[in-house]
Amino acid sequence: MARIPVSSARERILDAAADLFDRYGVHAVGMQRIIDEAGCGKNLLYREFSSKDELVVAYLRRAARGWDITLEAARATVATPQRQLVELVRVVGERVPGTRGCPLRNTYAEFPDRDHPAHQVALEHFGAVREQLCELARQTSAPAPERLADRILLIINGLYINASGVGAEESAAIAVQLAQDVVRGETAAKASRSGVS
Amino acid sequence: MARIPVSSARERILDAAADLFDRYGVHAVGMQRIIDEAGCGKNLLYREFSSKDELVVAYLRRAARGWDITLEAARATVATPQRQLVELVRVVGERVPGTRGCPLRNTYAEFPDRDHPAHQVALEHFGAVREQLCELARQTSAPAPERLADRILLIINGLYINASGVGAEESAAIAVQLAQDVVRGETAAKASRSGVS
DNA sequence: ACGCTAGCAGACCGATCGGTCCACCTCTCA
DNA sequence: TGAGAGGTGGACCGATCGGTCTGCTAGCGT
Repeated sequence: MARIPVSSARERILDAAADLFDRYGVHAVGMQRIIDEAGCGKNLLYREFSSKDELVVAYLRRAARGWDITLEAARATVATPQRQLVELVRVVGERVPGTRGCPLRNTYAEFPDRDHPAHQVALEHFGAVREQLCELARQTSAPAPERLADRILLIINGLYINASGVGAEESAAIAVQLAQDVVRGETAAKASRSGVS
Repeated sequence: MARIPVSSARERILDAAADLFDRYGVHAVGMQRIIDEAGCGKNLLYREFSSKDELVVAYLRRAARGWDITLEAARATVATPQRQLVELVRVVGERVPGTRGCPLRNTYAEFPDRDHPAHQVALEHFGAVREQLCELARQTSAPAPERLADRILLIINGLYINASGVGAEESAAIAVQLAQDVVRGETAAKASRSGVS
């Protein structure tokens, strides 16, 4: 068998694990299955990741990094912060069909224990996303940027759940439309009846 | 030990299981723990529920029934279908703090296998909810009732995820506000720029 | 050409899983 | 009061879990 550079081993294992976790869930996938899929020995896997928990954390961190990249791409693709918020929803809706939704949110649901590292990584990510959305919203003319950010977050979260069932494409379209309306409504000069706070 | 009427045994076990499933997730809870919590023998449990899967399904069906009751209550509490849609969001937001979110949605995330009965029950419920919301939306003056229903569903789903982390109360307020705005916007005479369909 | 090392394969471990079965106890009713 | 139904507690089963350890093979550098 061809000698593969050591540095790639970690990524190869992580690829296999991510694919299986995404498809079947973390609990449902045993380490042996990951090993089989990655085509490596147990030794190598446990040298790179000292436990399953550590592997799961690495999986989640990579997913979180993926989100950050998505955000950066949205910022680069579209000019105004208003459109960037909508673009984020659009990209999520574009990617979610055919998947089980968001790895972080799914794994979070699988590990309710507050002390579990996977739970903590997910929570940390959710906080970061909210902060990113707030930052974007503050760059708009919205009088209540945090409310705008929370509304977009609500839409994104809803989209992730909605799309994991049937009708992913329709859900995506609905979410993007709603995001457009929300951004337009929130950045309109007049304060909405719902109040500024 | 006092003889407890047999008919209540099933409910007692289901109560214990639901409490544990809600708090720790289905995978994380073993049958022995449910038995300990319910204070019954293994025999009785396996007579009422022939397998863990069956117990999980019963747990989900009861949660789905709970939703139906909530819907009925919202219909009884508030007069117009517009306010009923908002009321639904309000009640969900009111109940979700301190919980891990929606049992059906969480368990759905835990059982991605399409063939698993728990997965099917959850999917069935999601479809029913969407249909209920559509029916409510059709009773409003909204020119695109299905879009209204999908938007409310998006908000409810987003709320369930949002609130399972930190800041449940704030998320609830955000969701209710957004639901109000959405209902108002969708039932306004003029068609939104987003188009009717 | 040969030793060294990295990595695959798999035996093995204790713990725990869902599920079955049996012994004993307790309450009911004749 | 004694037989029997119903239920608890726990031993027990095979399978599988995460994780460790030991060969053995294949490729490299000298």
